[in-house]
Amino acid sequence: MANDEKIYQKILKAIVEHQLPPGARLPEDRLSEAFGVSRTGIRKVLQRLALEHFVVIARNKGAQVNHPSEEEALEVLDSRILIEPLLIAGVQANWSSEQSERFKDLVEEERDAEQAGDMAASIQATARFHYELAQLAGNSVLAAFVEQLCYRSSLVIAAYGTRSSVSCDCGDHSQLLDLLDKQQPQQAQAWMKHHLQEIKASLVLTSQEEQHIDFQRLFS
Amino acid sequence: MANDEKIYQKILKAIVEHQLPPGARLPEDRLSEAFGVSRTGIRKVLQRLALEHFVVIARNKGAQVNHPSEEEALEVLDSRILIEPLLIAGVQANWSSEQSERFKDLVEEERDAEQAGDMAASIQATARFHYELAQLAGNSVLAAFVEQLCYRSSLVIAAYGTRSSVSCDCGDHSQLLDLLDKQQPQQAQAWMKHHLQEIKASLVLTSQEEQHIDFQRLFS
DNA sequence: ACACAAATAATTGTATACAATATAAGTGAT
DNA sequence: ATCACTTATATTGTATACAATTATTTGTGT
Repeated sequence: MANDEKIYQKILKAIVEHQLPPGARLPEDRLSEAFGVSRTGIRKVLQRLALEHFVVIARNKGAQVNHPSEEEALEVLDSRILIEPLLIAGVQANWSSEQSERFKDLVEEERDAEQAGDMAASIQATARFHYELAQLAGNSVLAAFVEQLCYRSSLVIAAYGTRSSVSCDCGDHSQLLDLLDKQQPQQAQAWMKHHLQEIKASLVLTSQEEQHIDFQRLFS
Repeated sequence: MANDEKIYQKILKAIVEHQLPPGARLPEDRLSEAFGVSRTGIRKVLQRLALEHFVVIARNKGAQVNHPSEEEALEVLDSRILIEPLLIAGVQANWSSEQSERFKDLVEEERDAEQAGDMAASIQATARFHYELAQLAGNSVLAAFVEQLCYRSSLVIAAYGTRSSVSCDCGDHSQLLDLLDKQQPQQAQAWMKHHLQEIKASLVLTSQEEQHIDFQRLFS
């Protein structure tokens, strides 16, 4: 893999896994010395992350991890609610016992990570489940979009999520696998929609950080 | 607008309007002297265009306008067929007489461009119709994706399109406006799906350029 | 101690220089 | 004339230097 790509992956990973929280600054020279390359390579990576909405770059002020607005947060989840259930039909068409095994392994990974309390691994595994499922639908253009939406969701959860957002207690991904095994695409589709709506509902959109705090009222 | 952004827009416009055909090389030197900036700024723009699949960059070989594979071509259209009809519900909800007027103007532009034989303007107007409609649905994340898909469609048509692809003779966009005016979202949705399927069907996917020519067979 | 102004430091924007790589041209042998 | 091989040219990859801008600190006066 190209060097740029590795740096990109590492920074993205740090953002998605909530190591770099929304709002964190990303100065070019710190990153360049951390990765042992010149600012040129870092800038390239930051530009890309900005296009994909993981960081925001303000002119002459540099990059920081994006803190999605409430509007953006809802739109990302709504997009997934619209698209991912639609892909289930294609997934069911390509479903096989090998796929079933593959995804059971992924669910296992999720469980292990959650039990070990490894939130980073848990986030990664959960996102992977969704976008690898999307890939199965057979349209790589849509799958790439869903992959981005999954990662953006991780950022949204970093900003507005609760514990139940990351490891949603609305039930397990294995329920979906059961429905696919039983060849019930309608119910699988409904499950996916419900699942994503639960995640959306778990967001707390009245973030204290963003809204202005009126100390006058607070201490009067 | 930032200078980078202007350069980006100009190159993208040239690609989308078929001034720069698929496969055309984009050497950094030529572009930098053409736009009067250093290669640094050009590289930034090319990287972005590559991420958005309008150009492909091969290491140490530089950038050229993407020549979408048949697979990519179909997937782009299929994505639109899946998503754009779904957005009609939201469009109908936000539909008003002002919107109706606005889009009638756009259709007028399309007609003028086509009558004048100005293919570039025709392509732009047609794409604008689709993605401004998508914006009306109220989800800017999805709208941005649809916008990209519209532009990618222009590139697909440059590679595989016929005359009927660009100014599709399957009827006018004004038919859709009528259905929205009459508050018939179901039929509007069906119309949109059919419309996009017609465009997909107009593609000619057996391009002589791509497929390997067997001279042995040809001249034996 | 506070507000305001000036100077300094830190950071990004852009251009350029040099190295690495790929393409093209040239040379000579068969 | 064609092929292999070498040399030259063109193009991209990466680092660095300097300019422009912003942020922070320092100093001064009230």
